[in-house]
Amino acid sequence: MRYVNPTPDALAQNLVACQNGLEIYFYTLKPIVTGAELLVWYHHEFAERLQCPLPGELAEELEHDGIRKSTAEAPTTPGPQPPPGGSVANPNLPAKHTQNEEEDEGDEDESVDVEALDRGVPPSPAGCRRAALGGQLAQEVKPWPLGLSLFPSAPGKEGAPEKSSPPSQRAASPRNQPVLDCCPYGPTTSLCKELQRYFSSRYPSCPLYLPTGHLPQPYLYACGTIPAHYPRLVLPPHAAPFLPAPPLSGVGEVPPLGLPSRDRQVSARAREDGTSPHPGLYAAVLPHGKQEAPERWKPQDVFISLQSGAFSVPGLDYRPKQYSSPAGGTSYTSEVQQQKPPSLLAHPLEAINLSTPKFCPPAGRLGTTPVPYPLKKQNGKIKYECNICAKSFGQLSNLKVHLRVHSGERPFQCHICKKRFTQLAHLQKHHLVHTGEKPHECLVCHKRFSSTSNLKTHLRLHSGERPYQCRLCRCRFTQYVHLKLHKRLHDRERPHRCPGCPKAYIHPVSLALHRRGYCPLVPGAAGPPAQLGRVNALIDHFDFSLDAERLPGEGADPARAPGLLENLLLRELETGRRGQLPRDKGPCSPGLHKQLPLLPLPHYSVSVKQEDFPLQPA
DNA sequence: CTGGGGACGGGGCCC
DNA sequence: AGGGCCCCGTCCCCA
Repeated sequence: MRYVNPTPDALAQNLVACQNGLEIYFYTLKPIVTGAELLVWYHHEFAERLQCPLPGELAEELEHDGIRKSTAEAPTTPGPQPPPGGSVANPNLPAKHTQNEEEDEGDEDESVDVEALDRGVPPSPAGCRRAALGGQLAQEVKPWPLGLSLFPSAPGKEGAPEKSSPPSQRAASPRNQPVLDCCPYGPTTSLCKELQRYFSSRYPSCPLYLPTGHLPQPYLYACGTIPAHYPRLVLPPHAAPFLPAPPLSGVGEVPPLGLPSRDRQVSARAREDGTSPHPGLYAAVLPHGKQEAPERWKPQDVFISLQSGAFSVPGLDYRPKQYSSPAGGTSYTSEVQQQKPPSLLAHPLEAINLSTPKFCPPAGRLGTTPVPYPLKKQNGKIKYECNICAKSFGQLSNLKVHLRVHSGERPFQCHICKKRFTQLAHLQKHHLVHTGEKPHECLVCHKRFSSTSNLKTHLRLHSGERPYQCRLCRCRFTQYVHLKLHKRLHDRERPHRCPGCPKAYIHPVSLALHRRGYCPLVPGAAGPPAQLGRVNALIDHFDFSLDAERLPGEGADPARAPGLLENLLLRELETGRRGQLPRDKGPCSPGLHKQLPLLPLPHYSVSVKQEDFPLQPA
């Protein structure tokens, strides 16, 4: 705080601060270019705690007026200029809220720390959004989650807030009425008009600034519920069931970091119409895998000060990184570089709210900051769970690395081919491509490989291990991809397709079996999904069996299906007891497989992996 | 179509 | 917390 000056000037403001317990959080309102001074706007409550009333009084006034009431008489006195040295102390103003009050407020909500939002919500969700929100302002606010009004509003705060200036000083100047064409709630909503009135009265000489579309979402989530650097990422299942922000308009908006606006719109649609398969979870629009989202961003577009585990901005402050060559063990100044944006904050983690667990009670509430990552206890060990995909990790650092999968952040770039990687180790491995180095040697044939993984695959050729087995024809493969390709053959050979699901069969009687209550996508299927899967696997076996071959073709009587299935199940049980395979036929003959010379190798624990069956010994 | 290899991503674990 | 190493899985390419 000592290094961040407050500002009453809404134009200059680029940060919002809010306090939650002992934590102070900063939210960026707009892109902050390198070298720009951080100027913070204090939420009214926080400002009062600091005894420094600032433009956050807007919220107070609007709230006090029930938001419906016209605020033409809004005060015109801006907050005091920050005293030199960054101190904001004002001994003339008493603090209004106590910590106990805040805790009480937090207790009023069972599932989400609304209080955190109340404290931290800036004057606008910061976006050029036009939501289809009409009617009275109270109704306009309603769509916001769990009583999350646009402005800070906590239960029990109905008491009249202090007016910083007498009404006589609050006359608005119509001449200076700004044009609010970028109001997040639509330029014609009453809330928008309130904003216009307020800003014109407070700052008649300043054009109206409403934070533009940068990073709008964090304001809409409880502090810490969703890390601020995941502006469009979704609520975890454990979080409040409120809806995220309405979608941004296409005009003048800055898409969230690394996330294509197209996807966000999809996400927004899913949020709006509730079509997401997971309430509160919109994983379908997350930037997974090969989406090279960060490339869409340029340094001048936006700057987020992060060190790790979150978005970073490509092209900023590339610094050569020293690390040891994985093969030679010598240290060299790599041609690969890791990007690390220069930090504008003393502690960037404060800004991205990846706070340490010590401030995040596992309960997720207690009237304090909810955890940005849920903590679970499994077998007495703390697990850190990903808010996005619910994967859990034993170490927080693992989770942070994992979060890059969702954020699209690839901090490690190869200087030669410009490819980016999520982990340094991946980059190091990749570097072998350019050097041609193959540090891993097969002790049998002395062939060399760049990765242990590939060496291990290769060793299967010598050991004879074929862990991937087709469950239909029992063909085995050394690589899973080969099994997958092989399975296509079976698909092509099965002309009798179920209209209700993707299953297809060689014989019509098999399809008839499947259709008699075992299609998992048909309502009224005979059993839970697991059981259906088992039965359908048996039908697959049957389809490839000689029994199916002997049955009549198109004229197969579906009425025989239940009996056939019973026989099939019985036979399966018998063969299972005998440890024998069913009498299958298949397109592949084991004799066709090339027999490699089997050389003595260290003991292998060989397993056979089948798609639907548990692992079996080879 | 099968088989083999190259490259890469993700995650666990240790330091 | 971050780096390093290792392993597994997957995709792609090519013979």
